[in-house]
Amino acid sequence: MSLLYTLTDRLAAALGAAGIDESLGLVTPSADTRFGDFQTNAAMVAAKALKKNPREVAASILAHLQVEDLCESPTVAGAGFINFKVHESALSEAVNALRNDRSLGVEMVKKPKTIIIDFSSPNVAKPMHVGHIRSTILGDSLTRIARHLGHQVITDNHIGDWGTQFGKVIYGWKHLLHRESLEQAPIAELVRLYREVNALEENDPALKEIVRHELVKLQQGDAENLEIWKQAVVLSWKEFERLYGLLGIIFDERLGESFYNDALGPLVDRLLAEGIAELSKGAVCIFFPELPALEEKPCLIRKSDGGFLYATTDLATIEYRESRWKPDAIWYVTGSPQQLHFEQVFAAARMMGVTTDLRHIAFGSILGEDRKMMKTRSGENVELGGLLNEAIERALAVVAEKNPDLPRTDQEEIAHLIGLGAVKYADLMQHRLTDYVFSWDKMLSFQGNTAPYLQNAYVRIRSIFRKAKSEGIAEGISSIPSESSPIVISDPSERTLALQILKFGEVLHAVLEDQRPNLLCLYLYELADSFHRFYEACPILKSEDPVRSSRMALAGLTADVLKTGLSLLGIGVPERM
RNA sequence: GCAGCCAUAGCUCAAUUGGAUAGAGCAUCUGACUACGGAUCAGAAGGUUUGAGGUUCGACUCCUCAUGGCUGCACCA
Repeated sequence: MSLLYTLTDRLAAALGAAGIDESLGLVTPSADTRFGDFQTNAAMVAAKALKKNPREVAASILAHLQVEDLCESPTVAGAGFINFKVHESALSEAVNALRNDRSLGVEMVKKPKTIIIDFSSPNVAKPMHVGHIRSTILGDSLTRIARHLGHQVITDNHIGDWGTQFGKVIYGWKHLLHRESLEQAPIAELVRLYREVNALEENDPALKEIVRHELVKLQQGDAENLEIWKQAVVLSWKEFERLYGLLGIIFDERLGESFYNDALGPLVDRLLAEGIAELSKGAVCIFFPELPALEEKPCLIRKSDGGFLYATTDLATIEYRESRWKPDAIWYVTGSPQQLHFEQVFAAARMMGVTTDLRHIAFGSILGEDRKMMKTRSGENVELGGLLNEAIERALAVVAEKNPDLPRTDQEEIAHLIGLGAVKYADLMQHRLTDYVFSWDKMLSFQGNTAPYLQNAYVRIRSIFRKAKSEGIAEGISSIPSESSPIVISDPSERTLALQILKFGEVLHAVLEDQRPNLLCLYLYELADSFHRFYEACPILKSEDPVRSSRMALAGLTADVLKTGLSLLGIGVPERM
């Protein structure tokens, strides 16, 4: 059990003995380390409920608090904070325990859930652009973290493979296709077809009708059009897979919109028959008279021309997932602008009897330099593939400059880890709900609070161990026996680092609680920062045993946490850089 | 018009049930370069948390109003 949990337990016991609600007893790391290592505001929270003086409540808690084996005598400060300063021996013991703990202090959830995470979802025949970054990277990171904590996660890429854009694509394919371009860069060619037909339509109303007819033929199962559609999907997937491969992302399922096609008609008919949906102005709608917020916002599931909508597919998808996986939760990782849509779909699903925890994990928009949303049609979108290639190229230039002696293949491998890590981290480090201004410089920066900074901390530690090995000092962290060479905390920077390492066990749960990987980014940055300070202040290899073994073990633990934490963000670490 | 989200340092962003003196990065300035790897570290400077009220022992955080911005609001996805 971690130091924090132990303190929490002790506090709960003291609260109970003092006749106070034990659930108020939250212990947190100190906001300001001058006051101690941990603190609790329980006295102030309790005082409010009991209408008593906070300091008096604190005193009565202290009277029952038994922590002398762990800390110096707790003190009351300010309005009623109780501060804990951990004994060096207790801190050493806690951090030593992690050396034999492969989980690094992370406890699994007690009740694992089955969670379906729906993310990325690009559209066929359109390139993935920076707008897809957040969903893709955020969804992947949440998947990794949820699995790490013991949940069962099913990832599903619900791609847009059945949109109205296919009328244009099919017409273009039949009349304007360049075979060679299609083979070289299929999505670019499909986009060209789409755009060209779009332009032609502008000046030719008759063409518009022909194009619409191509779409109708596709929907009715015309063999030729169906074949063109299939090829467009296959070709698009090939490009998507290349990007997912680069990003290290694997989907369990890739059930696009087209998969649910046959279910839409029967679903609407059934909802009508059950009285959940009704006809209104020629369209089929679900109304929510009991929800004031949605009173005037019906969910449309069939157009007056008989066509189906976004919400129809989403409802069919929920039904399918319910019957196949019986999930505890379904998470939709999509942008904030879709908030109303999901409110409607979730409300409709509840009317259909679905009790699963449906959650829209919204995120802010990526803005252009003008602080306005990057628009799909502007054509100014930065394509994801290009961004990733640029990141890798820039990283390669730096790697080649710093490590001219490394073989080219090694340089390239390292550049991949650094470049892709930088892009992922730049996105994940931000609070997911805030809009952010896209900036090449920021995405591709390798200095400051960036993935390369974290990777560099890891690389330095690995370098120390390589050197130790070559000098015959130690083979690796596992070769330092924890029994005979315990970690001993003496320098303040060691203390800070040890406390930071011990936080790892809690941070992942906090991340998943609010679906906010930026908290993990923040944690890892502070860990790397603590390590760098320690590294400057405390010579490792130049010191003598037992200090040397202690510091090596502390550094080794830091490396383990960095590597594990970064992997949960989908970011890899090189051994040198 | 209605609804949702947002407003924090020059810029980009943090801030753990409402907690102590609001923190980082970038940019600027000053130091550490015969280095356990400088993609680093030490330090300086930078703030009335958009504004006005309210609740509270305590507010960036909760409530009300105002201002400014973004997004959505019946047959696109």
